[in-house]
Amino acid sequence: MPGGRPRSFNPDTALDRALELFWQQGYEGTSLAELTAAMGINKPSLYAVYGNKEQLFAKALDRYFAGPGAFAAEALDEPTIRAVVERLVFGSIELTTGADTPHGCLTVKGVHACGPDAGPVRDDAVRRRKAGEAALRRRFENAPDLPRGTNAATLAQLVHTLTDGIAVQAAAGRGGGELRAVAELALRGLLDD
Amino acid sequence: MPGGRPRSFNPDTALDRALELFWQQGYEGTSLAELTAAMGINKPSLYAVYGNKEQLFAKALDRYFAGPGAFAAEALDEPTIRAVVERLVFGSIELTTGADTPHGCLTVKGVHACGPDAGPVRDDAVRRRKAGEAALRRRFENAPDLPRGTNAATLAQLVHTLTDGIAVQAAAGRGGGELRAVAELALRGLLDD
DNA sequence: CAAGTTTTATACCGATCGGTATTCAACTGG
DNA sequence: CCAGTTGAATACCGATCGGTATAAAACTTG
Repeated sequence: MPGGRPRSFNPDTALDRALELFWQQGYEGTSLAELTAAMGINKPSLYAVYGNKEQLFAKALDRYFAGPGAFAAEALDEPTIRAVVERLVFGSIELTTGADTPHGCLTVKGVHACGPDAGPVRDDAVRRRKAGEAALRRRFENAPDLPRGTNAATLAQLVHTLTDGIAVQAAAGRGGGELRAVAELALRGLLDD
Repeated sequence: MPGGRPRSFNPDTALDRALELFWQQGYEGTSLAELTAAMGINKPSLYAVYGNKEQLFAKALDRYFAGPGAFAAEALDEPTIRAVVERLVFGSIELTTGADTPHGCLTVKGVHACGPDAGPVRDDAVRRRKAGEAALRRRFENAPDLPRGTNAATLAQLVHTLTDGIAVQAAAGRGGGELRAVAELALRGLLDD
């Protein structure tokens, strides 16, 4: 079976351009025209390779978690609860305030794509958030260094809430320096007692 | 000078319908057709009374802060820092998880309206957030019960970050019961030492 | 009832939305 | 060189976007 015309772009690097744009402008705020322009391809190629706008966003989310967001999964391997939490919180600050990347968090922006046509995108973002939080809760459950009287699920939800707040603050323009001071204050009483 | 045809709707109650819709679907996710349908008016009336979509959103924000979000300004009058913070945090949970109102926070959603045409809306939301946080910082500065070693600006930013996180959690479907437990855990170490 | 004024309702505007049909270019195997 | 296959480029689709021109309806004043 013969080969046909070779593809003139790299699907992964083009996906990176789409990720940047979605990360910056959100799902609803990004049009197909902007996407194809940034990716350097035209619409039929986009649809042939990625499906449609919804599926392109889902693939961008995959790449987000495999690349810039990988620290969230890696954090679970830290030896202590304190180290897990610190890596998650300070990693979120780095992720959302990076000089070379858009400010804010792609999944938080995905949750806030709440127009009538964005239902599946929002649901997908919510599903991934739940999966990540469940993994964090399991990491805390039965951990030998979980303080007595602290509920693993509640602690996981608090860490998730903190990283969400950091993402909003970053999206609203707050820099990493201030956010690190905020995080230190938040974790001081939480992990020091 | 004569009177002309009387207006057939109440601008304030119609604005409340617009507020509900923006609160639920965000700025970019809500179309003029949906707005006019929910408000029970047609487009020329909307433009005559409110200006345009951007200005309608700004007026909805005004009404948001005057109504459901009024607790944020009132909280500053609480006698102690602890009471101020608790009213802000638990008030945010009520606001964003109410049974009769959309889940999430209108200003957080406004910050995440980041498409090319939503620049002014986003900037307006950011400006209002900064003003609110500045008022909170001033409330903390020189407060007699501010713990030594705690920076007023950082504490204000942390409270703001917590309420932002709560808004994201609520928008993603978390209920008020769990969020109250999260808030208690967050404030335990922060205000008890 | 007539003149003047303001709001309402409908129809319409160009532009853009996400998505696709069609045509042409570039390659492989015979 | 030719047949077959695959991707690229353009043009196009109906629908909807935010916004407006136009004209009819409902009121106040004389």
